[in-house]
Amino acid sequence: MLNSSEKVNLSHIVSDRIKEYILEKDMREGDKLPSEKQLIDALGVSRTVVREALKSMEMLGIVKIKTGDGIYVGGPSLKPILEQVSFRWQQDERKMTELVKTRRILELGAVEMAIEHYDVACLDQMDEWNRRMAEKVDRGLPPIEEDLAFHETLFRATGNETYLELSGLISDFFLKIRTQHFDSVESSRKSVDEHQNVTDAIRAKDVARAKREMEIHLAPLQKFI
Amino acid sequence: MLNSSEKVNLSHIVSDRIKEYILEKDMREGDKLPSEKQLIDALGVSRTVVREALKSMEMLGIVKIKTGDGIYVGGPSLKPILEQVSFRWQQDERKMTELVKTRRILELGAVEMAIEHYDVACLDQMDEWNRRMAEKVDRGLPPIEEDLAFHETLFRATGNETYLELSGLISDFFLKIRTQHFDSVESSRKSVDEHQNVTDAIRAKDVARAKREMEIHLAPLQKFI
DNA sequence: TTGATTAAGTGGTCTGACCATTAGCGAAGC
DNA sequence: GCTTCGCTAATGGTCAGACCACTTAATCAA
Repeated sequence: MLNSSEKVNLSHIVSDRIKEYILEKDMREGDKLPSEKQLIDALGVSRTVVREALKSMEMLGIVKIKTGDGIYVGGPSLKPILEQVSFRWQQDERKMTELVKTRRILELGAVEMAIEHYDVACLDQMDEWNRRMAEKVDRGLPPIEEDLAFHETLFRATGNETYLELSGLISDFFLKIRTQHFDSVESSRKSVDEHQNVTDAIRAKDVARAKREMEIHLAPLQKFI
Repeated sequence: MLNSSEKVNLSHIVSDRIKEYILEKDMREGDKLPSEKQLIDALGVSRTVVREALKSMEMLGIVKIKTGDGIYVGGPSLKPILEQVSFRWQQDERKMTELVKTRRILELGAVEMAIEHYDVACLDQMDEWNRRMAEKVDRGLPPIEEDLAFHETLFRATGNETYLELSGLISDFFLKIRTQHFDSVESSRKSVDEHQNVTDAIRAKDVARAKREMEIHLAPLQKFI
């Protein structure tokens, strides 16, 4: 029945068995799985097979392997998948337009969700990053890391881990553009002010205004390409 | 501290090297990669390491291993990965909530971009899928594939390949949920009508109305969890 | 009590062997 | 000439055992 048609690797079978095990035991992130040795004995296969299955699951983020310690259940994460998506984006300048538009949607969505979730700590941190950004601008330096951190914190302010992962991936691609964007002190100062406007609007829980401010902030990026 | 060597195992390094190789050679789906033996000699590591790297990449769909034949570059489809990873998301309430909210943002953004891009062919195709959906509902069947296709076509209508990939990823996850959502004929019919309203609004280039209709369409999903 | 040492357990890597499957090719048959 | 069969070499699949590196915790010494 099951064993007749599908020609499957033992690794796949073992991988499925381990996944079933996680579900059956209702294990959560950080819970410890049986050791390699125990899995070998329990499943009756060679170490090779067990290891290949575990390595695969590790790449997918399903489990986390700690040398000399053991095997633990991983958290629910989009990261492994997203890494595969971006795997083919390498140095593809043509995709920039698409990425800019995608980022716009995500940033505007983040503003909306941030107001809904309203995490004061994150908002304070956004202010902090913006303060450091202004500081760096005053010293005539390009505030790349601070700008990145500001936006990442905004995504974190949504309280949505999945959204954070998704958006973070897109944002990272704009590192190169940022370098050129912050070439002049004026545009850098403008960015700082725009950030302030966005956070103010979020604090006021004014969705429409916050989105408008974010649109203004992102407008130069649209033209850039 | 950033560069403080992340202790990486050889499998990961080898995996990255192979990915680089694929990018450098600009290999496409179906192209043949060097055999295990060749990779072992070229990279100077043991067969164990190479195999673990390849097995992982196979699970991720990056490569396709054919016994007795060789190793081939895999396709860009993310579905196999999603199936591997998402098995635990369904029982993670928080993750579900995050996914639903993320999807809402993406669908609303898609509506906006679709109006901006305005691809008549795609709009016609959306109508076609909706027609088939209505047909299936009349026969008392759950129109899962048609619903999925409708939304995928909407994402395609944005003319944004990147957006299509990201959104499709999130959307696909709701397949199983759809099964339960279409349990009653009434809710299915309602979905068909809502689809129609969305496409009508897009055709009229009425962004506000189109978003409103999409909100209505997605509302039941929010409550579902 | 505290600190260093040690031992046991665990994952990381390597080696060599053998089995199973496949593609390619040449020989046999039509 | 063409097809078909069967062989062979190449390749991936699985196994066993060994040794190394790292972590943890028990042990011992100050």
